[in-house]
Amino acid sequence: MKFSKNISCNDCSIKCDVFSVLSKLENGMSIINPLHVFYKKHEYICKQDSKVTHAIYLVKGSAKLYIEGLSHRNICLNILKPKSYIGLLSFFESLKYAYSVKAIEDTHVCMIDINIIKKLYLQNHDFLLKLNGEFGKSVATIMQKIVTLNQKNIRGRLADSLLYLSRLYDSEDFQMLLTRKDLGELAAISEENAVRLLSEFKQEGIISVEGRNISIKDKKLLQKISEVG
Amino acid sequence: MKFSKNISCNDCSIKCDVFSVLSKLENGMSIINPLHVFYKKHEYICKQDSKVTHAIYLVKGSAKLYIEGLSHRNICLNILKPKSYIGLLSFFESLKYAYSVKAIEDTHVCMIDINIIKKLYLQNHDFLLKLNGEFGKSVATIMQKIVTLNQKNIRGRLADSLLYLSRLYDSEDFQMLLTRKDLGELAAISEENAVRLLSEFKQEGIISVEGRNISIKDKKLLQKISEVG
DNA sequence: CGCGAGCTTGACGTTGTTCAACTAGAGTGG
DNA sequence: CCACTCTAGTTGAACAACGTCAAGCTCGCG
Repeated sequence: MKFSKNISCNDCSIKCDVFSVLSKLENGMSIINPLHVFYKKHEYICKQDSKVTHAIYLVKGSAKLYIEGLSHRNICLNILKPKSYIGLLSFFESLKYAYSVKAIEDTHVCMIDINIIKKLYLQNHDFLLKLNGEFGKSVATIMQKIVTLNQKNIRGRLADSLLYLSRLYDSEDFQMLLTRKDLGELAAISEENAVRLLSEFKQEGIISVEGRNISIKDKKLLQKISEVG
Repeated sequence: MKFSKNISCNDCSIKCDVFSVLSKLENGMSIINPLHVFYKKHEYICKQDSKVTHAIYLVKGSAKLYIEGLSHRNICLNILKPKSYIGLLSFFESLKYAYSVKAIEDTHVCMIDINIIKKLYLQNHDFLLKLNGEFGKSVATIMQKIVTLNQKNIRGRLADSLLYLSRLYDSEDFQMLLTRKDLGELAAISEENAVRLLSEFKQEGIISVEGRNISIKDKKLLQKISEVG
């Protein structure tokens, strides 16, 4: 982990919501000094139960957002790509993170003091509504996850996860950055079953697998499996 | 279901957050006209996937908040008592309810047009922060539920639910309004297992059960079961 | 060359859902 | 007042689903 205070928002490759808000204000840029942090693969970006001090925005790389469960079993809720908020779900008035985030490749994030964010969203209602909207979506996702966890079998759960990844990478043909264990955590199944089911799906001609390259051959069928699971 | 438009906030037995906000404004009371609705036991208060049009506040009675899962299996997230928001989780910019709420006894709620709420929270930041804070707590609860569902055995899950009810009714000795089926949905286990485990816990001297009256005899042990589950 | 991380497969045992049958009490109508 | 039916609760047994353990494999790297 390395950090830098010498990247100004004007130089940043991403024009985030915060930037949009600031650019509307006179001398807006001067009131924040974003902290840019560079994480290596496998490093924690934030840790469950630790204090929320900054808003964190993912600029480059990717990360997994997961709950640290009992006896070292994790449940992965999301894979994060650039232009997404990392801190979002623990944003509003909750003091501690309800989850952990770890880099799954070398990753670059931007951190802004939470108090500045609060000032901004109280001043700027569009920003506030935007954050709240994102928040609402996350909640819907989580609700879905609860049902899936409790009521779908492991085939359905893995099918779900593969479709999720396909949506994330916006292609039927993608290289995932996840290990089999990671994939298991995403589908909330054991690593062994993740492996087994990938083979099964491959055997059945639904997907093709080569290492971490996945290609969805029969999307309809995969959706069917996800539904009936 | 019956409703009335003739209850003013000044007459209402509960002084809710909205009331506090309004009372600070000049002629505040005139800008809303709350709709009071009276539901019979078993009636829907709101239905999953239907449009969110009002903020709903529970004035009297109780209700269960649950996700309608696959093939008619529900998962109950919360039991609601007076002075709680019903619409909260779907409040911010999400158009549709991500869950259903049903009365578990005759229940009286107050409904306020969502657009008025939005105006209020943009004007009044204390109100906004309060709502966001509540929202944050709900998220933490849900995260916990996810871990529980995926990683605790049914004994641990039921123990959790009994402890939850004990906290809710603020007593080790309570009459729940839930059927065995409801209790099962709260713990996310089958009705049969809910029955079986209640008997087991009774046999083991951890609780005593008579119909819907539950008395927790050995709280320590119940907590232990919930942890190791 | 050896070591470790990631991956793969088989066998096994536990866990929890489901089905089915039965009881008890409450409400209804002949 | 008795048969009925409906709901809620209860119990047992069978089956399927999953996680876990164990063993072995491959590949990349020091």
